[in-house]
Amino acid sequence: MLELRHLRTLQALHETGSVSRAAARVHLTQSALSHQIRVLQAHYQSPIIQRHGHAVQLTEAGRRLVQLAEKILGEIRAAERDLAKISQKATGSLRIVLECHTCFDWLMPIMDTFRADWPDVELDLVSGFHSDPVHLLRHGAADVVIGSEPGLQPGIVHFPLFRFEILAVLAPGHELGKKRVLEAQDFSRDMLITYPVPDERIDLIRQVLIPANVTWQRRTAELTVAILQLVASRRGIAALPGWGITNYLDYDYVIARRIGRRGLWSDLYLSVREETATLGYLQDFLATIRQVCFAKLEGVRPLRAAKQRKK
Amino acid sequence: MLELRHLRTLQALHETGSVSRAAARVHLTQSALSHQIRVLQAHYQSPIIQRHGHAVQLTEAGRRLVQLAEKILGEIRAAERDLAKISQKATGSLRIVLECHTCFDWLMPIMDTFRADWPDVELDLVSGFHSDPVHLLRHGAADVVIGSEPGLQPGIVHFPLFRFEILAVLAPGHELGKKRVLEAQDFSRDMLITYPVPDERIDLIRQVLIPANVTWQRRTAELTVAILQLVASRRGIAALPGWGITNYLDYDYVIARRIGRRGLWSDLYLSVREETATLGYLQDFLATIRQVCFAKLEGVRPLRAAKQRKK
DNA sequence: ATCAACTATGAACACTATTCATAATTATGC
DNA sequence: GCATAATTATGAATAGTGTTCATAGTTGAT
Repeated sequence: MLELRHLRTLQALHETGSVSRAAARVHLTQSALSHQIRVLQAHYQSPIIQRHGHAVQLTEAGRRLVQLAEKILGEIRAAERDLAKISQKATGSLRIVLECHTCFDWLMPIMDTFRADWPDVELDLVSGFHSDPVHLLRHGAADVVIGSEPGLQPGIVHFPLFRFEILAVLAPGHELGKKRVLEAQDFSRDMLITYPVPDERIDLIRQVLIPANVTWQRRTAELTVAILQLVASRRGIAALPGWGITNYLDYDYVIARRIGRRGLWSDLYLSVREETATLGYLQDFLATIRQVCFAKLEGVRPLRAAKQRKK
Repeated sequence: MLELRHLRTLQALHETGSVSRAAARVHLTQSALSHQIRVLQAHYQSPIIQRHGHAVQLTEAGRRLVQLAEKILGEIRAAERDLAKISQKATGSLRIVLECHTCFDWLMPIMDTFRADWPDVELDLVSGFHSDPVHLLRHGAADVVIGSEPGLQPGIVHFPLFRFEILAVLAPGHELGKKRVLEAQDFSRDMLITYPVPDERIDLIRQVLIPANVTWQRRTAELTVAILQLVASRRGIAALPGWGITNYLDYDYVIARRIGRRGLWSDLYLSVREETATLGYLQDFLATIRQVCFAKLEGVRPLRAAKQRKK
């Protein structure tokens, strides 16, 4: 009666706090989840979620089921990891190229757990800037690229990771902070502080400033903390992923504003060579990223929602 | 891809060592399990069972999955117990009447775990012999009857527990031990040692001796160990459930023989009043009995094999 | 060697979770 | 406040697939 899909649904529901977002995460329609919840409540003769308007909150029964889900889904992952090790060799290498600097933040802890789970897989970061990272895949200089907007490349497989919002970051008290939403023109006055990468790799410039024909001034910094320091000390403004700055927002070190009416969103993909795609440890790496990022990162949304069909 | 049904199947497969017996236990056909196994092996690209003739043995991958099953199915049981406590009150009483004396052996440890799981349910054994135990249910003097062969009783619900074989028990070196299978006539010579209950409640007498028109001599003892002591000291022979004497067989304290070509089998049911049937703790009690007995008792088989439909 | 019991496999079926279409409810902007 | 957008609930239809059925192939016992 209770099935694994119910547990996955409950977990997603708990993490997203919304039926439709949860539905997107488990690659089903909102309707499907609604039915699932109804069936569960009928079966256990006890409400599982409680509505406060649109927001859902879990009841005691719901929380118990989520707790069960965490445990069980984790154990299944672990078992399937072991099975993968049994059916294929558990050695190899995963040299990762990061297009997105901020991604260091969430990737580091994931690399730690991965190393513990796959001691015989060499995990490395390919450092430095690369204009065409997929090239590195082709030539065997790297095994994984984490980045955005992949074109269709023969022999290369792209796995969607997630979609996240890029927010404008300002010093507290900055006069732009009076606006709820910043527009392209708002970026013409202040110095724009970015990572040291070409213009076209900066979403704000490519997707907002250039289309609006706005000019900008730019200076760079290597690390996220350095950028934030400059912003906080009023040397300029920045545009960073929402999940990268939540900590600083909580302490009012900086403030954040949406960029454009609908916000500026960016998609993250993981790309590998076809041969790499089926490896057990790669699949596990992928699953770990998704799980951890959806669970821990603020404002992260699933990509390729309900359209995709599982093979 | 992996579903709970697969784990239940694997567990049953592990406990029974046979596809068809496992199928009966999970209330599916042998064909269904065969398909399930095939799908699993294809999915994990690794054999899960290994055949030695008809006997199945689990591979490394299979054992890992069984280990997963034990953990997960246990956790689900625990969670559902908690949910039952949330949706309905967890207090009440379970006064049990045992028709079958030997059942003490497996019931005692189950009662212990049950008491830990449901501290507010009063669990008791109704002692003494009762000619019509269902009467006790009706009059509220008992809540549960564990026994055999229930007639259709209005207001009373019968849950099948399991089927087990009753074996003839002899002293080592007894001349009947030369035969592989004992027939009705073989019981006319020796003293028959039984529990102190009427003739018609002794399966051997009712189902074998009377139909064959064989006469017998009988003496009684209260406890299983007492009966076995008498048998071992050559005061007579007995007929007891296979699982009740495995320990003694292992130490060659007594020997056992099949009764009749097909063996003498007995069915065990749990009966309650209709109102009791839906209570959370009763369902849990039932589930615990099935789980423990199938896992721990030798030669126990499921009842009402593939015919029944789940609601 | 024959028979009984068990297992594997393809095709047909039956079940039911999911989607689709839509109404109802809630939030947000002007 | 009203209109619009977003979210959720619900019944009916669909589609996907797990189960059974029928049967052939194995294994083991007498």
